[in-house]
Formats: sequence, structure tokens, C-alpha cells
Amino acid sequence: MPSPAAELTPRISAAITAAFGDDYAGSDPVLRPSQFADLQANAALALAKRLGRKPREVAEQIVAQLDVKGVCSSVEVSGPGFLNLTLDPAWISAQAGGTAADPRLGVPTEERQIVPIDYSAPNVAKEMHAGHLRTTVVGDSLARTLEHLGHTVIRQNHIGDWGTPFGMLIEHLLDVGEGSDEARLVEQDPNAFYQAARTKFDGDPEFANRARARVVALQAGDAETLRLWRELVDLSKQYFNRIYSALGVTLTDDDLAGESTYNDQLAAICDELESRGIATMSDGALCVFLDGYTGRENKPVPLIIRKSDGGYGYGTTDLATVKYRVEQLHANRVLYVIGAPQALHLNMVWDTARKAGWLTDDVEVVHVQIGNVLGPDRKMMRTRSGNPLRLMELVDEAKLTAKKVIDEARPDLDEATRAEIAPQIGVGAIKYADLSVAHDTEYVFDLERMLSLTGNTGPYLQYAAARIRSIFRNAGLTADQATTTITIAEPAERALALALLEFGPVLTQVGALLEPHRLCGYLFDLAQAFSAFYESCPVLKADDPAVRDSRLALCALTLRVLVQGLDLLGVQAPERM
RNA sequence: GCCCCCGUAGCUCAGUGGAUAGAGCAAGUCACUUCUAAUGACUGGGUCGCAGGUUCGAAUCCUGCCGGGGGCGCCA
Repeated sequence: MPSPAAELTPRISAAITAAFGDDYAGSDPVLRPSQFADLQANAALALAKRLGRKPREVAEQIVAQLDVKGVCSSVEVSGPGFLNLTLDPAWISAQAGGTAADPRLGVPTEERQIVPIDYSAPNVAKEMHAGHLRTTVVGDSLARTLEHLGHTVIRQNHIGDWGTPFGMLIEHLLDVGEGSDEARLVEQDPNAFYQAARTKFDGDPEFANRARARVVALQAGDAETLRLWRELVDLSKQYFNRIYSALGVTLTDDDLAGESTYNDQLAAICDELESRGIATMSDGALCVFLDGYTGRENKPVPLIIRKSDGGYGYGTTDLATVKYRVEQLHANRVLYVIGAPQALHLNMVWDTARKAGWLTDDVEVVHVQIGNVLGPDRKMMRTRSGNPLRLMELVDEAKLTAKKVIDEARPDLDEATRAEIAPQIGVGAIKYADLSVAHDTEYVFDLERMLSLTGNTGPYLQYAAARIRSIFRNAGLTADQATTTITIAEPAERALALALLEFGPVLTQVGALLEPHRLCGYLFDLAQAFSAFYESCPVLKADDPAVRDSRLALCALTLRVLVQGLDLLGVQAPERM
């Protein structure tokens, strides 16, 4: 069941060719949504120039050749040469029926690609903060969406499980004692543990020396040191999993691909780049200098792949991820869902990999830039400095607020039901807020706004779904029993049905552009179209049984699209609220 | 200094080179013995940062400027 645009594009193209000859075959019909009709085709204005004729005349000639029998009820030339296309209600009805009969709801299955997605990437023994929340939520939605479109997604959680901080963390672990309450902070309140280690490191020279020695032992592969390191990582995994579980994120231990997994490849990467002359020594560090990367005072910016102390930084491990994902995972497209400030670094890594021949032109690499999350003061929320909001605390707060709201709004529901619904609303609100703004723009973290039950928020969409479920409960039916033919009559029915036909095209676009906020915007429009329909078109109270059944079928389709769409965002749709 | 991103209604944000730039929130008006009013209908609200350029047509593309943010060698 093609969408209106998919149906009309080839027809208009054919009309253009028929009117102006093969030279014009394949011209873009420039089909766009319109405020004056269902769709408008703007091709005539561009063609007029090429043809040396008046745009309106060109538009008339296209119309003369246009076959839209059974699709459009009217085609009008308007303004300077726009083609206003109004769809036939019978066609809309049939397409809506076709969508309802399709288990995939009109979502195409695309040619399969292998798509590793790098997202979340929290640090061991550190609290996840709002910034991590965002890459986690956006990455997870992209993973769900691309999978649904038929791709093979390989989740890659590139956790920070290696590096110099582990010297002080391990020494602190020994100081407080393995298995002690303080050690368990890594699992419950990792920042407290990290800060305690940090404070000692900064204030106690003896401790700092032990920490530095411990880093050396770790890198040398000392067995006891590795055992302690693994314990820290394991404790952190518990923490990550509690967060992921609370948030309904699809990441599991199987998706962990932390920095340490590339340890045994780093030396070879450096050796190869050095022997091939791609990397050179500079101030004791092994660096890659690339054309076009200059920094202060026009000095070339290095990608440091081996520090002067012999250690490796994230430049080297990131190079290793490119190699691994291309050579071992056979990726067609690699997504790095990472903070926007990393753009320079990532580009240098990719250019280095290209220069080395590890990254080839047939593999698309994309930086899905995650904009900074700002505090109420509009300043960046940072981990290093300042005191970050504990993510768990934040989630708990959202759940609590949601509970208060549902308690007040639905005193008729029993306590157990309300307690079950509240987390779905609270968590959904946070995730939806992250997803509904373009991923590369900054945004101010504002719990109150996220939890607002009106406007473009998670709860509003959940409410729309819950209302539909309520209708089916009252009808004594399940949604999949409402499979009657859909017949469009009222304007609100028409608008709702048209919105439903756009689900597939929107998902295609989200997959291509990697922009979940488009799905949010679409679902919001759909929910609004449904609310308007709900106001003006009685379903169960409809006089005519045929109208009632048609509207029930429309409700069922709306519910399925809402639930499916929310699921691709990683947001639950409660039965009632 | 160089590079990247951003600047749209009071606020938060959409916006595929197409007609009179849109939502939501907030403000105001109206509609509930309700298929869930947590809603809907309506009203007011704009120098799309500024100035050029390209184009039949620019919020959108190009250049310059102003303002904000970020990045720019041994943290990741």
C-alpha cells in the first residue's frame, strides 16, 4: 500500500515525460505537503525555465497527460504554477485498509545492511549523567529502528574500561577492602567511589605514587592487578545493567565492546602506521598529522596514537574500532552516536583509517552528533568538574513525579495499577524528551517540561494510546478484532487516515537521516489527529453500525502505529493511564 | 588565531529551494450528566541575528559581519 507520495511520484514523472519528451524523463516531480491540498507538485516552475515557457502553461500540459484516476479526486493548477493534488477518499480508505492488513503497517523492508552502532559508552566506576543518557537513548532508538527496517544492527557499547584512572581506582579498592560497603559503591553510587579515589590522589602523594605504579602493573598485564581491575569492571556492569533495565534500553553484556577489548591490537596499529610513514614521532609521542587539520597558531593538530610514556589513548582504540567493525564485522554503515564535541577527533580517526586503507569508500561512517545537555544555568553538564546529577536519582525523581500525577488524575484506579503505570510514564517522559529534539542541538534538561502531560511529550502520546485501548475495553473487543473495511467520510477521519499512511515513509526517513526526532514529530501529529477525530467522531456511539466498525478499525490501526512507533523510540505504552 | 555547530513567536523547539514561516508551552475565549476534558475548537503574538549574492522563487544554498557555544598535543 504505497503512500500518497510514492503513488503519485511515478505518475507525475510519466506525465512530464509524455508532455515534454524523453529529455525530461526522470525529472523530479517536486512533490511536497501542501496547505492548500493534500499534496502539491512544484515541478512546473523549475521546468518552465528549461522549456522557455510560462510555468502555468507547463503545469497545464502536465495535467493534460496526468493519469491519477482512482487516486486523486481533483488536480488544480494554482498560483504561479503549482499542481494541487487532492486525494480521492475512496483511495485513502483503500490504502488505510491495506495498511491495516499489513503486519508491517506499511513499513518497507530495506535491503539488509550490517550496521554496528556505537552508543552509550559510560565509564567504569563513574556515574552516568544526562549526556550519557542522551547517547544511550538516541542510539537505542536508532538500533531499534534500523533493525525494524530490516538491517542487521550490531550494538557496540564502547565502555571506558581502561586507562590511567584505574591506577587510583584499584588502589582505592584495596584501601577500602574488596567486598566492603565502600567497594560496593561502584555498583550503587559510582561517583562517590570515584571522587573518594580522586581526592586521595590529589591530596596524598604516597597514594598517588601507588596509583601510578598500579597503572604500570595493569598495562604490563600483572595477574593480580588484572583481577582487581576485572572486579571493578564487574561491579560497574551491575550498575550499567540496573540503569539500562530501569530505562528499558536494549543493551546487554553481549554488546559490551569496551576500550580494553582492543588492547592486544594497539601495538600493531602503531607499528604499522609508523613503518608505513603515516605516523611520526613528535615530542616523544607517536602522532599522525593529516592535511587540513590545523589548530592554534596554524600548528598542525596531531592524532596521538602513542603517548610519550608509551601508553595508548582513545585515538588508538578508536582506530581499532574502525578496523574491527570494517574487517571483522563487515559493516556497510558504522554509526558513532557520540557527543558533538568529538567531531574533530572522529574525523581525524577516520581520515587516518582511510589513509591506512582500513576504511574504504564502500563503508559509510557517520557521526550521529549528540548535542550537549545543559543545566538550568545553560552551561554544559560536565562530569569532570562540578557535581553531575546522578542518573539513577533523576530516573527515580521522574517516576515519583509521574506517580503523583497519576495518583491525582486516576484515583479510581487501585494503588497497584498506579504503581505499575508510573514508571512507564516517568521513564517514557525522560526518553521522549531526549529523542524529540534534533540530536545535534543542545538542550536544557528540564524535568518539569519533560513530565508535562500536554504538548509534544511522551505522556501525551501514551495518553492517546491509552484512550484507544479504553475504547476497545468498553467495546469488549481486542484491537486485532477490528478488521472491518475502513470508509472515510468525515474530515477528521480523512486527516487521521492520511496521517496513518505516512508511518512507513517517516521510518524510511528516520533510518536514512538517523533522526529519531522526526518519528517523535510524526507520532505527535498522529496523536493530535486522533484526538481531533476522537472529539468529533463518536466511535462506539456511532448510529450506523458500519460507521462504528469502520471507526473501530481506524482506532485499531492508530493504536498499532502508536505502539509500534513508541516501541521504536523505546517508550512503553501503558494499558491505561 | 584557526576549525565546527547554532541564532526562527515571551519560552521550548519544528521546518525537504516553493504560495500568507509552523507546533507546543504560557496568555485570552469557548465546549464536559464524556466512547478517559490529561482533550478539543478558536484568538492574539515574527525584521527567520545583520548585510550582500545565486535563483522564476531563500528561514533553507554561497560570501562577509555580529552574537552564543564547542573544539584545537600526550584525560577519554
